[in-house]
Amino acid sequence: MTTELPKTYEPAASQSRWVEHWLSQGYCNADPTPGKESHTIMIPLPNVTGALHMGHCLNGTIQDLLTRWRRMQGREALWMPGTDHAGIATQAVVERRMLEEEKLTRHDIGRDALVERIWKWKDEYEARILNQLKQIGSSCDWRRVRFTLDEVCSKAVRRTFFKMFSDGLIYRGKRLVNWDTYLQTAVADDEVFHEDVAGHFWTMNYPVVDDSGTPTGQRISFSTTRPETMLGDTAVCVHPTDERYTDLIGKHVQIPANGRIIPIVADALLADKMLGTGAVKVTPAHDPNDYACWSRNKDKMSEPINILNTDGTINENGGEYQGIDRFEARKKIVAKMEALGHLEKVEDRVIPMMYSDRSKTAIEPFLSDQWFVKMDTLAQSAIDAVEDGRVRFFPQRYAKTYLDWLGEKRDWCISRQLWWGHRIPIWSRDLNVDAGESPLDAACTELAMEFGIHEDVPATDFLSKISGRIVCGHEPVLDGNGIDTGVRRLTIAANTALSKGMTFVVAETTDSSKCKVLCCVDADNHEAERALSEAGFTQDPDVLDTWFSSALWPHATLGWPDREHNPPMVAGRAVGREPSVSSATESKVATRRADALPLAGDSSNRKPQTENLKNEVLDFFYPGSVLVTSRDIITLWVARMVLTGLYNMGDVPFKHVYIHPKILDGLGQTMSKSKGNGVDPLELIEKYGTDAIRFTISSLAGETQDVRLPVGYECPHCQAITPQTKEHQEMKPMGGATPSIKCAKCKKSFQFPSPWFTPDEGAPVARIVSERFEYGRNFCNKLWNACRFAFMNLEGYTPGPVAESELQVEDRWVLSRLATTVREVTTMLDRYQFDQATRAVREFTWNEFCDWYLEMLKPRFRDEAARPVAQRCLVVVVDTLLRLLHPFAPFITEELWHKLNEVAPSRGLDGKVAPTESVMIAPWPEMPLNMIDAALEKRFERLQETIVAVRNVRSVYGISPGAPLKLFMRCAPDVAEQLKAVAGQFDFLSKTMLEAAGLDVTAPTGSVSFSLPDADGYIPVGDSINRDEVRKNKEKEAEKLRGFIASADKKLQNEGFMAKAPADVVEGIRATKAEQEAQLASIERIIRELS
RNA sequence: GGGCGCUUAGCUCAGUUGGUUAGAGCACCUCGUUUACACCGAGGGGGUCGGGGGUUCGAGUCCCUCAGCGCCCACCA
Repeated sequence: MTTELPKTYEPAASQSRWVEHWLSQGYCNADPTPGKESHTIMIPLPNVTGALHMGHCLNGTIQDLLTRWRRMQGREALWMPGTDHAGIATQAVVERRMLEEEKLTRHDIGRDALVERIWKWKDEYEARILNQLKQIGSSCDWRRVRFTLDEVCSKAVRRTFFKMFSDGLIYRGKRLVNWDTYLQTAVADDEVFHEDVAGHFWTMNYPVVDDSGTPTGQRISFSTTRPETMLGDTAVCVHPTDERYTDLIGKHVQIPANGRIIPIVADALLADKMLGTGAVKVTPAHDPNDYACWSRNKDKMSEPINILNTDGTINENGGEYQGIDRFEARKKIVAKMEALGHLEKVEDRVIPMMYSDRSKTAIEPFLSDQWFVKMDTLAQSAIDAVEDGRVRFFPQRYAKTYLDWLGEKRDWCISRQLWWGHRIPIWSRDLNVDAGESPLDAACTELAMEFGIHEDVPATDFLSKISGRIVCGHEPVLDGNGIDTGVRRLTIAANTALSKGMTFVVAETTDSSKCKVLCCVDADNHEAERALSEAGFTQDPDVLDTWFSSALWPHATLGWPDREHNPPMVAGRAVGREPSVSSATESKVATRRADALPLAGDSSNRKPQTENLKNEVLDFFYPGSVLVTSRDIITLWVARMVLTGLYNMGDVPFKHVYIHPKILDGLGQTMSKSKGNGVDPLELIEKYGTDAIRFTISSLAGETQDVRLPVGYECPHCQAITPQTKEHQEMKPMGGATPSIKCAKCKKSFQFPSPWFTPDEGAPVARIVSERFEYGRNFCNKLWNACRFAFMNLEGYTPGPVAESELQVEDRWVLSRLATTVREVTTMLDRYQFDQATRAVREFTWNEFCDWYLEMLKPRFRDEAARPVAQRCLVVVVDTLLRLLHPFAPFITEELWHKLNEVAPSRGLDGKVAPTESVMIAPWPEMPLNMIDAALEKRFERLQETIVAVRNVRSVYGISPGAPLKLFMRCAPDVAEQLKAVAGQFDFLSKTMLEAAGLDVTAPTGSVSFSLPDADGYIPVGDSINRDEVRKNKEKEAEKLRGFIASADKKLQNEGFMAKAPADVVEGIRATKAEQEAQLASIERIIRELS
């Protein structure tokens, strides 16, 4: 019945077998279970932009470790998986590829077709990402996979937006964005790059005019690199204390290019007396700083004037320049200014320019309408949650990042000019306003008519459903600074389902004959949407910031806002329509989603899902237990999850936030594909095995900031590893030849992956690996072989109770150590100190269980009488150890657990424990505290020290390990008794017979010796030893001891120390010193004997 | 510019509230094919804790300062 294991652990087969098994058994599933405590972790949803990297691997490993641990502790542990649509990033990769491969922009193919392409991309990468997660052993509840654009999450987004809008938390405002005129899209800050280019610096002037617009003859000079923006100038700005201009402040100038008259304002932040002429033109619609200046001086200057069309040509505000490209307009304006005599000089100058990463064209700052969330109260609620401890950060210092950022309470711009994402659920329409009428009244009248209150207006389907009336509220909508946005909120006093799901606001426009009516529609109010479009309303083309949906992740994934049904499972169920992407793609989306995820384990509805009028899943699993993430999204994501959780659920989304380190390469840079230093987790898994990766990673996950992971290229010919250097990362094809590296070992050349080139077809390519993972691989191998040894020796195992009296010293010792380790590991995991937990468990396994306990069991296995107890104890230790290690190394422990179940189907110190079918669902080890025996551990240490000392003697004197030795120990009677009790171990572990032990023992002639704190040992070695050599060694030891003693004396004679140091410290030093003195005395005696 | 953090053995990192003369893994040196493991075993060498100053009876650990590195945010008219 004994199973002989292979000599080496082979991870690949084991991994795929157990992934399948766990899924088919439904072990990863979590369902509301009354009476059980929940443990919930929401995955930091990976972007569907690309495959996972080492950072995700670290992140996932820790979450799985926690989930498996808590599950074993008896919690109903849910790890919620899913992915993020990642608006900008995903649309950008798809658009970029389209541009490169087909020379098409999104405008060429249209919204629906683009979205369709992105869905394809998403399907591909989502599948890949979920597979990667499974490969690292993630025990997510795969039935519950969510995607931020799926039906459940979309509904949460819609409801939240509607709630916020109706509560007056969402308002429309202006913001400058980076505009790509080629792709006609706003691009994110990290999608622009800066480059210095040769350009010009023009100095020009504007004539000062009096109140009637007549030139006074004065002129004010300024310099600019973008003369065309003068079409949108709304002021000239000087420093308030600049004496050259103080008398001009408040006066006006005329822009010669278009005749417009603008004020001269003073602003200390914008104007710099030391730069240029000290005066600057102000173009708030096309420059961030000018925009800031306007927002500080709104009373002194007009609204920003946008002069650009989305394609970069001048718009109607540019007068005669309308329709001309901005660069062409620049030339014409310079020419005109020169002709009019307002150009003073032109200098050549290097200009810092911003370019779009995607189209490589110049970026224009572009003022656009955006939606914002007011942050004041929301941010405050999230601040309170951390300050009063409802949410705790580990390590604690990260709370500062969170609090500082929230403290600014900057309003959150949530609209994005993209097509991939949750479309903003706002419909709008212009209304005419009669002269003399207020826009508000106009809107009310108009809407009242359209809502069918007047019989003479034909009622549409939509309108006929409204039975109530419009109440004209005068509620101004304020922005985050409390400033009136010029928008009025209307409330409809109606109780129909339809009207409940709609909120109207009326916005004034610059055109006094018009106003804009906006309507926000709640989730699922499809009739309202239809009715609105029939009534001539159009939906806002923009989509929401990705973070808006990911902010809802903790409760959206659990089905909020539906409180009457559990959220739908993915597996085996066709998910309904997915709203708010794009109407044309919706039906396709629904079907594709269902077959995109034929997840394994769908037969695994272990616990039947009850249907009643409660969302039990949400009730049971919210709030979550811990969020595991990296520090760079504390503000973008963590803070926002807390505030939306509080806003929607009235409770925080998680109690703990564990911030883990970042993974860097050997040079201290963050890893990324674009740097060529990234490592693919799957390649590493293939090379070292999942458990090795996980074990190494968790050993690195402490409270330190960053973890360096030096990487190297694995030679495709001989597998030798060449460490990666900066030069390798920067190597580019020179003169057409693809770069290659010559292997130092086999001298052959190989190519390697790089962001700068593609390796030649068919050429041998190195993979990027990291030797650091040998740590985990070696550990797994050690564990494997320890268990292999155990199984080999469990032949004839019989379960049965082990009496206290039957336990040998080493049994009690190993149980004591194991109990201590279990306690330590549990404590460390509680504190999220994964590195310490990993070290503790490794140290026990390798340095105690393998190095000592297994060795000491060997003779007992040869002794028929001693064998059964030894076997039973060994089984207890292996059983416990596998459970303890399982969260760290799930696959190998599962493999070994099943073998152990074959060999020892019944176990425990009472012999009656029936193991669980899988270690994954076995209980987390708990060992009785009274198993920990400090005194015993201390005695055992003496045995270890003695054996080490004997080995040392062999090594130092060159005595072969096989040569039998005799050992004489001079020590107190009680110590002697203990030594005699383990005499067999001396024989076995160091081929040494304990000849005598006691106070009367003296050094035999021709012996070498060693000193322990409470004993001296002598080993006769005849005349073969070099007495001088030995004496020199002993002198060295004595010197060291004298140093210790001298330092102790110094302390004990120090009055300050004696007066102020605590008693136990003083006592400790005294005791140690006494031991050292005794040891020194015996060494000195030995030295005398040698002389 | 603001904030956070890092600098300990050749390399990658530990080092709890300051308390005996600082630890681990890898690498290195010596020895070893003992029937679990050479992805191994036994033994060994190697750091005074980035520099300087301070507090203290006592500092890798606290404070100040200088230098280098990393990250986040803001800014770069």
